[in-house]
Amino acid sequence: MEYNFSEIEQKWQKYWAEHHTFCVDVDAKRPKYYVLDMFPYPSGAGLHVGHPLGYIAGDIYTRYKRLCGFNVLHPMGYDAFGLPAEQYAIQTGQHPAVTTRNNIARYRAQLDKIGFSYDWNREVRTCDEAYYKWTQWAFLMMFDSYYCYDAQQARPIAELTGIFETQGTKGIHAACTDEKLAFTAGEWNAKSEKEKADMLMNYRLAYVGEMVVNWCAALGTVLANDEVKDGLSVRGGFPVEQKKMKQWMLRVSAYAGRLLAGLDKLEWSDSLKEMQRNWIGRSEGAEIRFDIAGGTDSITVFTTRADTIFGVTFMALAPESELVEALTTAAQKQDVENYRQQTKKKTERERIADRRVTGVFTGSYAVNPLTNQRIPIWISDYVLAGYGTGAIMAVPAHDSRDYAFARHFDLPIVPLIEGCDVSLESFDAKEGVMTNSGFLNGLDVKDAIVKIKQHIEAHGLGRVKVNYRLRDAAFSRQRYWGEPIPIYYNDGVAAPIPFDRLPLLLPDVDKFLPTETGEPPLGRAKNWTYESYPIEKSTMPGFAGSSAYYLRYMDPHNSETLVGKEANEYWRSVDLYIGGTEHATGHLIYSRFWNKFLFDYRRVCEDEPFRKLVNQGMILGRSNFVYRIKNSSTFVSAGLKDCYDTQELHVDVTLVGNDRLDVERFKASSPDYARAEFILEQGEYICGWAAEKMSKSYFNVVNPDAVCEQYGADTLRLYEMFLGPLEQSKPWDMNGIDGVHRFLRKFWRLFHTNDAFTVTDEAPSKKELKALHKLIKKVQDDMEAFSFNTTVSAFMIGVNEWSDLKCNKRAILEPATILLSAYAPHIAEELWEKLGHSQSIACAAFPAYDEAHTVENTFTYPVSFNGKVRGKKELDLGLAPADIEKAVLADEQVQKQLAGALPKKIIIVPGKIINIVL
RNA sequence: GCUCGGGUGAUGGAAUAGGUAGACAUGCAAGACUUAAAAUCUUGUGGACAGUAAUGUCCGUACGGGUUCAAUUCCCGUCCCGAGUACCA
Repeated sequence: MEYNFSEIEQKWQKYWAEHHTFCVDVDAKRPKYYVLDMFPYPSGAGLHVGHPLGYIAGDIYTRYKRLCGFNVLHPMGYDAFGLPAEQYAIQTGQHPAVTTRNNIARYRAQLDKIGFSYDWNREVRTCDEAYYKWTQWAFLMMFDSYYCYDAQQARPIAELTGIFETQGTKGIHAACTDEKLAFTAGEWNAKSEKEKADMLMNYRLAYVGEMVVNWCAALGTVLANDEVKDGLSVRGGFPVEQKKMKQWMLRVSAYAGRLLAGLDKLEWSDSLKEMQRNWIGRSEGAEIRFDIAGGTDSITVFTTRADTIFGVTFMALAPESELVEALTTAAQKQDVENYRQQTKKKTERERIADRRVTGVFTGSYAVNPLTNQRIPIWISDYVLAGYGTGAIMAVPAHDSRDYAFARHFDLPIVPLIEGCDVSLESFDAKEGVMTNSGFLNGLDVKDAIVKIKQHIEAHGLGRVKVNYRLRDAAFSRQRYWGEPIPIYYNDGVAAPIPFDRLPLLLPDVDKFLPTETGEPPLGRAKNWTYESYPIEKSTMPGFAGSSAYYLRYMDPHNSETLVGKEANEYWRSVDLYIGGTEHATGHLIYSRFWNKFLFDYRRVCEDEPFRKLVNQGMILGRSNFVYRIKNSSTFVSAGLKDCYDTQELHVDVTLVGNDRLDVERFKASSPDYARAEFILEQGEYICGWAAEKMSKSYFNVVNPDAVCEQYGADTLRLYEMFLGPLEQSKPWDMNGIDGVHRFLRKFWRLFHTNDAFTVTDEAPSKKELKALHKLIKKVQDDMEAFSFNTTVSAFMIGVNEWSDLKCNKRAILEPATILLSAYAPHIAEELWEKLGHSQSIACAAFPAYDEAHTVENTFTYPVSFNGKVRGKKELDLGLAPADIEKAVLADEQVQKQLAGALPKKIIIVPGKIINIVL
């Protein structure tokens, strides 16, 4: 009986589906475990072998946990709203809903072939109305909330209006767009409804704000910071410019402190946590007010180096700063206006590329609050409007950017640290002893920072402040294929569509393009109104739908709420989340924010959504090359290519096996190659190779379906794990897959003699048991450490051993099959059935590890001299060190090495080594 | 620039509370079975030197130092590769 993987795999995939083997329910009697894969965006290209890497690891861990007695939630779904489907729709006219449905069907077929143990009853699609109802619901909750810094949580906005009516803004510590906003109860009560609504927008967690945002003209939409990289849109790579626009925003920045603090409790990789920390970007400093010379205005700056205030030689404002107009003198007006126009025109990419120092003097002066010195106020685009206060105090001696500016415009540079040399560059380090600094002189920098902060607060010159780099997220997209924003406008005032009218369905449109008047595509919808009021025309961004999907999986069919209390309190949060690092500053920030918001209202019972997170590395394509002699149709094998003047060409990897080119198929693959000739090495054409991103244009895409067909899903699963550590990026290389496949066949053969299934009930030998228990321990330890690749090696060692011993004993093979079932479930199910079990192996229990079968009473000690091993000595493990020493010194070999000399010292580490120091 | 990872045979990679470096697999070479192929199995495989041989000696985990009886592992410095971030005051 041969190992017929395709028959076996089809049989068991069908069985699992028919028996709902992996469907789970709340079960208070069993401990729960929640394993989640980052759900895919169903693109038109389908899955390649890189995609399932993390899914396979997650599935193995799921199956392992299940064997250990856990009730494991392991769902899958689709992040189905998004740009590519819409771009495709624009080109072809086909509705994105249709393409998305087709793509999902293809993904599902591909996933099913790999034998994942998902509970498909819980599938979610973000574009389903029953799902996006809850995305809209959460948005409206945010619209109806503000963030209270005293309570450190979101609160209903009604609470805030109540306070305004009795005490105005006095005593309120709330996250607000405009921090200077202040009014009395009287002023509030005198406002019109519209004015009140405008005022509240400054506090809402989902709000409309006029902000400098990333505008991508080519995509016709605004993008969030994480959707832009190097000044280009992540999707499509189009240029992005900074533009002040009215947009829906989420006040993510209000949660910056909690998002940062929460990281400490999470079991995430250090690098990922570090990425989030950098992105949140906490910095401690002070806000200091500088009065304008001869005026009533003032400039507030943020600085982390308040200690350098005696060295301020100029001020700089962002060109977009609102203060600029008031501070520009008549004489400078033209220059300033030109400069502002000039910076406005630059795209983000140009701004990054152009590092020249630019700026212009406003004509005004500020007064240094400590020295009363007059200092000129400049504007420059190296000051960012969006960070801090959009204004800085410049200390050229101790900040490299200020230094460059001062040098360029010939402004004074005053050093403040004893003995520092600022003739060529600034001294940025926070160390040394202060000088030229009034009452700070003689203090160490660290102490000076503390002292000056006290001084500033005591004299009312400003305040101590913590600043975050994390910005609010732009939440509207001028696109079609997304969740409609459930807001209507009554005389220009934004109002929520009532909860009981959700979901607000995505309407049909005749075209997926902006309207002639430049409105978003929803402007084309007929009757896009609520009770005859116009509805918001932009839709939500991609991250909206993915921010709470892990909660919906807990209770996917609940029509009353996002997730029911019972389900949420049982499943709580994701215990293991597996996905790529590319979501570090996007999805993983937004869903933590979203979850914390829901937690504030006790809609969920956990503050953090993902307890442990593992990043799988990217699988790169392994491209193959052929070398054509220039201006000919002769191809040279890789080893000889340097002897000729050749041109390197990508060759389709499906025509290559083990880097050997199938010459005949190569010739048949294209008319261009039909008459190709070859210069071979030892009768073969060897191809060159390189690791590159998997892409159609490199002919290096490997489809998992093809691998399943040739080797089977079990081999694919094992091989993807065997390739290397999960977290590491690595090229997909088929060269080693035969070894893994061979292992499975070897395992199969353990159960068969002469083509017949023969397993005996004979008692196992000591050796056989030892191999088994070593394997049990190894699998257990590796699973907890997420070391999947070494587990596969351990299986191979075990099977090799039993194979050598011709072991076909039930007492060994049955537990071994259970161990393997997490990795290669199909073959395990088949053998399990043959062993006489009627239930799926998924219901079996993880074999118990018994140390008694692996311990030895003797140990072979390596004997080393000065650390260099020169021999071995087998000794009783129970021996006392003194006896070991005696036995070692009596050894003939050791005597020979010593040659009569006396050892200085003998070091004995029980169970490890004996070292003799000469 | 800053932050975080990482450099081990021909290749993917094992081994770190410091203790026989190179597990496992691929590739390669030789052999067995076979009319032949596939499949399967066995053996060898870091480098240098010595020896007919069994074997032995030395070197070897990017490079240079250090700590230690003992370093791939810990510390300091240098180089290289990867990821993230970038006028964040």
